[in-house]
Amino acid sequence: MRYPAKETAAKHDRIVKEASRLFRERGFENVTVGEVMKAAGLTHGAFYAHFGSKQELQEAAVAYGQGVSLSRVKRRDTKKSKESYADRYLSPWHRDNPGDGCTMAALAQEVARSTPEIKAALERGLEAILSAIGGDRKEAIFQLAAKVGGIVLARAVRDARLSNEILESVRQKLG
Amino acid sequence: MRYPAKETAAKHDRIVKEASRLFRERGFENVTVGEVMKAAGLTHGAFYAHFGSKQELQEAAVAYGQGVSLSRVKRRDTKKSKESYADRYLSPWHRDNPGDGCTMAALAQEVARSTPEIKAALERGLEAILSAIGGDRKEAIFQLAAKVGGIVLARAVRDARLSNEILESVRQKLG
DNA sequence: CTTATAATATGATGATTATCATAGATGGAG
DNA sequence: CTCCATCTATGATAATCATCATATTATAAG
Repeated sequence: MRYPAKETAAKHDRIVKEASRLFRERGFENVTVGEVMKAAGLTHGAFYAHFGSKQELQEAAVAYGQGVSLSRVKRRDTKKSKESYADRYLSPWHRDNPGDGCTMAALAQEVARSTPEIKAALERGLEAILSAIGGDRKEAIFQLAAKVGGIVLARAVRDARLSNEILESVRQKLG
Repeated sequence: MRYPAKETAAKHDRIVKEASRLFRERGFENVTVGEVMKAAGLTHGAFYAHFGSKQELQEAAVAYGQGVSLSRVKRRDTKKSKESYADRYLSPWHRDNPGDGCTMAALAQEVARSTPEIKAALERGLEAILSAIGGDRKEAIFQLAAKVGGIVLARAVRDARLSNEILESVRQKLG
């Protein structure tokens, strides 16, 4: 490496971070390489000095997003708030801010149609999250599925009242 | 109407049906108008005699898909098989055949980023399905969320063993 | 300082695709 | 049988975008 003024690595991270946010907000297909680079403060041409393709970026973005989720799961008990982790996950705030939310809840369906590498990135994060949750593994999987399904459905309906009802129902039955 | 030799309406339905299947298999963005028309046995130019835009087609396709799901829910008890509805929903077959499966499990995340009309189409279907299920509404919502989340996650991971484990866990905890 | 090399910017390229324009075909109405 | 509104097919159009080519810049190493 000839250039790495430490800035380079930071730029790489910024690209991944912005990509992760934009992808969660609008999906892989609706975000262009140029937009990601602009969000990272660079021009589109510089992209290929960092990644071989948009797919590689998607992979890195999913891995990054899953890492964020993992750290949130790990922190779930230290939080002082009386709100449980499930309450926060199934909150209107999470529903309305996918860009700062769970990667699986935002991108799992697109990941399902993506390359094995991208699915593997999601999977590694999922396994790590399940480990962090601990306890009965089947129960952890079940609760995660219910939470993801709850947010996904709450985001996909038009009526705010119904959307809230979905969040509340899942919260209540899980709690 | 000058033309409607009954064939026209049938063609319209075929377009919607094929679009619904293709969208569920590959997502809105990864299916072209031309592909849908070819699947319906027509050329791309004829499309705009049937729909004003691709978005209108998406709306019709979601509505159609939700209708199919509704009829399956209604039929869930008449089925002779010892397999429960949840078992069928959370089966490897459903996971591996999104084109013939639940529209919400295949497209909800894309719908979430779509127009209010498309979200409304999904919502109407969801309400109808909840009515058809009957019983405690909150419980019905919860179980649906868990099922949708289960399929979505099972489709988004790379490892077949983990994918099966997800299906099985949700099935077991729901049953 | 100088130089080799990694990063960046600017500007193609080429493919894809929704949508439109035009013209031809079809069959119900009279 | 004839007519014309409706469908359909073929062929633009125009925009969007991932990726590449080239030239320029910055810095780590000597």
